[in-house]
Amino acid sequence: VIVITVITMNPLRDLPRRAPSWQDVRARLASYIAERGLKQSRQRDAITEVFFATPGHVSADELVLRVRSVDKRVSVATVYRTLKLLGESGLASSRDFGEGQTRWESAVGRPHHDHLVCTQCGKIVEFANDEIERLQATVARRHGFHVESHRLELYGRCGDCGPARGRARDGEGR
Amino acid sequence: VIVITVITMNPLRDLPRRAPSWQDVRARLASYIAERGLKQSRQRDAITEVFFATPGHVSADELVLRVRSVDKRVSVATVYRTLKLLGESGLASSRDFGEGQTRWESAVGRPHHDHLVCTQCGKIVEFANDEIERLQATVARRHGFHVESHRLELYGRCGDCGPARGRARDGEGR
DNA sequence: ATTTATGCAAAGAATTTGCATTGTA
DNA sequence: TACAATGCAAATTCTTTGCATAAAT
Repeated sequence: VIVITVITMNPLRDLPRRAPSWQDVRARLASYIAERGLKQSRQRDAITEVFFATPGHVSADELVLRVRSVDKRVSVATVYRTLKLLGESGLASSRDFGEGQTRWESAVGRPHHDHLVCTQCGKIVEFANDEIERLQATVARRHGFHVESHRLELYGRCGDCGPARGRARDGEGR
Repeated sequence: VIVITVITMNPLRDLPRRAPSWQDVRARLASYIAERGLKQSRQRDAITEVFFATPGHVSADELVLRVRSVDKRVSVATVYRTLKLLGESGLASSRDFGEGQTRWESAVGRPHHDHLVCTQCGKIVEFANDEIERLQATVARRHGFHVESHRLELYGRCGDCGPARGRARDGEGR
């Protein structure tokens, strides 16, 4: 599946378009590492640099390929370990679009947002909608919950792929 | 993790409370099977009966245990195959709450709904909110998408578990 | 030096599948 | 009797881990 991330204008609230600053990322990761007595390494640097240079939503698998095109000497395990580290440091966040693998994206300079996923071509469009967020909080409160996080994904056909030919499949609830 | 499903009153729209009719389920499955030239079997019947007698959200694993308490001679593979069949027939639907395994619930007499998941005790509360649904459709349309399905899960602490002691973890975006 | 990071291969966990055999219509 | 369903174990897929070794502070 080809996954393309498109950040589009959102009439309700534009997602910031400024690219994550590599300087900023590097500094934040360095301090995170220093604070915990961890160590830097060639692999960590390479993986991090490639990750933040990659737009959209990458899987560990894809990241391994990309990193190796730059530095052959990086193992799969280290990529997994580094992604985990980036997640813990708050620099990256993971998503599961139900493909059976986890996808990662930069969390630097990127406030919360949700996703529209094209079931035909795999395109992923990000969006943010304060009104939906507000309603979610209201619903949760009504049930005595205090929401810590949520996940919202809309699956359907994007403009380019047009309407489904057959009827929408059912069964798999979503 | 103990998962308890609680169907609560929803001020915006009550979820129907009528239990799925076993007669109805049996008939619908039978016709689905007949239409496709498939065959019934002791295992299929047992799994289906136990599944629809189980409230809430079961994993394949849990279902295997339950079915085996009634009939030892049911394999894991058959449970997986039967759940898949129930999904295809529209009688059951699957959900992934990010636990690394798929959970299934009856889709008979149960219109679309979303879930609130307690990150502490695992309790799952269902809810439906037309306004959120409407906004989702609006957002999608705005991006040229035609929504076929969606998934919305709110994660947080339920009333019984109270607020988190530490600070909410970050990194793992949701 | 001390402690963390890495590579590799083995281990896991959930789910699927090939195939000989059993069961159903 | 034909063809679908089952059991079982092997295979898959994604991810994690144990451990000896390399590297960083």
